[in-house]
Amino acid sequence: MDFLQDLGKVALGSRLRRLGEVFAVDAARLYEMYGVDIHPKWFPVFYLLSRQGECSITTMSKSIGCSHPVVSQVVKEMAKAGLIKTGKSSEDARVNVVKLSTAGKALIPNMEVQVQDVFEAMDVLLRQMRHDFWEALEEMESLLGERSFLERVVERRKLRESRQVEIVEYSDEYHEDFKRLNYEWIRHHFKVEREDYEILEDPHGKILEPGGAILLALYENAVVGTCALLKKDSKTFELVKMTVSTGMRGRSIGWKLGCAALEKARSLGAAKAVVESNTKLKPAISLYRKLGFERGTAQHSPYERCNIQMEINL
Amino acid sequence: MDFLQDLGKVALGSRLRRLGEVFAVDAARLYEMYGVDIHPKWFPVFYLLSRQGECSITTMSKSIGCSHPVVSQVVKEMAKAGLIKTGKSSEDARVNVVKLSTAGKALIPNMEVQVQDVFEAMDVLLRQMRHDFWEALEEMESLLGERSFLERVVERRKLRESRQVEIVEYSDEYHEDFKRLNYEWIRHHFKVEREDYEILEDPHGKILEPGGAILLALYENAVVGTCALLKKDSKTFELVKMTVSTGMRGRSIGWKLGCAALEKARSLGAAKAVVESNTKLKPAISLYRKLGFERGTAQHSPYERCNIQMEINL
DNA sequence: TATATATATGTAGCCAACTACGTAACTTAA
DNA sequence: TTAAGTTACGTAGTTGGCTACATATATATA
Repeated sequence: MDFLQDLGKVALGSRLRRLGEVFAVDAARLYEMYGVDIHPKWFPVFYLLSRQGECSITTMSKSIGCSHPVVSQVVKEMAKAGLIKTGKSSEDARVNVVKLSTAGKALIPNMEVQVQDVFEAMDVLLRQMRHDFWEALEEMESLLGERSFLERVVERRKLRESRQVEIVEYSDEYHEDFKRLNYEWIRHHFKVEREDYEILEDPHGKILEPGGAILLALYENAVVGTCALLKKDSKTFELVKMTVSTGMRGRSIGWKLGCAALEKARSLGAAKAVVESNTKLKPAISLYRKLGFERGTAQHSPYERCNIQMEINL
Repeated sequence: MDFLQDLGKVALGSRLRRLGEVFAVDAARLYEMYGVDIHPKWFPVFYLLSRQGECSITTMSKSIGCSHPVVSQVVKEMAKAGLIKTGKSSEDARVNVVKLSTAGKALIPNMEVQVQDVFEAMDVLLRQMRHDFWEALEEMESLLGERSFLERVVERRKLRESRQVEIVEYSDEYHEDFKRLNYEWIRHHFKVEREDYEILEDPHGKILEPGGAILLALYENAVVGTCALLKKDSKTFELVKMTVSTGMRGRSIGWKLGCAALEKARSLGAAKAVVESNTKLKPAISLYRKLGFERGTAQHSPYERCNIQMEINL
């Protein structure tokens, strides 16, 4: 058992299942003890029928919350044991109407006594606890209902990965990646324009030498995002070539790149930064807004694809 | 789902298991997502080996807390998948020393990242809760460790049954039951003596007519216990023929009979009641003590089997 | 030393859940 | 009214756990 201890909270699932098993084992003994001579797995069906009178297979599987083959199987077994009578419905020949036989009904009183005792024992047990186990269980179920555990883990993963993302300055070794990522996203959404080609093929001549900058996001030594600052005039830079590789989106890499770029612009003496985009690109617009950009006065853009201009005072 | 609602706390077991399942399903997706290309059920073995280096089958089954065939099976499957190397121990040719292969070890980094993320997600989830689910779980486990759920239900049952036990005065219709129960217990522990025979065959002449009384415990209209008051003198009664049927012990029936008998003695004007027994009969002695009897001065008893005399002032 | 018992493992088979798929019956739309 | 889709149910096969039993080896005891 040191193992569960060791794994601790990671093994909560197994732990819950195991605790459930403990109850199940005891339950099996109880049926015997109370003279309710049924297989434990029959109980849900039996109980349901004792309450509802008659049910179809599907109705039962839905209210019990298990697959219909299980119910079908159980009904077959119980019929063989003489506890159940089945028959076709007169209204819909597909449905199998199931009800308790006389022998089955004869078990009801014992079963009710058993349920009563089990209920009381559980009630006493729960009231004896310092923690409200029942409420805690409900809360856990409801939280997992809002967002599954899987989603929660994925979120942690993205967080961890984003922490491992590093922003670095451009150097020639990144030229291929810089081109690849940008051509990819442009081709995916629009088409490559003359301006794109010129910049991507000659980042040195078109961005760096005129006094701009290029930043790259690295994750595990691979380039997963790019962003550049184009110098417009002594006090103004334009944010361009901002992209994050498809597999790494949702990890705040755009945010990191954006922050780093604005920081860089400030250090280069900028008073204002602008960015052009397309209203189709919702996530991009929303990122720029989060970074502090606001819708600016529309100006002539060299790109066909741009229909919105945003700016920020630094 | 109305079913679980309806059954409420009675179905706690299923509910726990189901919640455990939810985690298990998500876990299965996670292995894939993290590139830990293993069957979910392999995880415990894999994790253990990644920590311990090498283990035997039994060691693993013990620390994981599952049966050894499962481990044996998993090891076979993992070996087939090339993740594990096995070999006989040099010290003990029975033990199968299991360790990760190079391919298996290659998965460790991914697995560790996964465990880390899962741990954090769980930690966040638990800290987000108003109730302390983790503590509640521990408390529940510890309570069930002290006394199993089965025992708790049995206790409720006894309580319920004892509430249904009724104490009535003797009448001739009970003669057979009175005799049967008493002969049974005497024969079981000792042997029937002349005195027993006389009283049991003629309760009217030996008990009632001299001014004594007989009380019976009824459960579902069946006699499940007896007790009589023998008049010794105007102020003293002796408690005799106190017995409870074997199947109904542990339901405080003796206590009920005893209380009723003392009450009856008082109403008959007694100032003192005595009882004779044998020190071998621990439960009987302890019952008398609980009723208020204290060890009295030993007197001559007509029964061979008696070696202790107790009395109480009413 | 011979024998009895304990231990480590593997094999076979059971069990209760599941999914996948086929069939029959009903419902809807052309 | 016919075709297409939906629903109810059963069957078959999978899975992950279990227990029971068989086998080989170790250890303890007469």
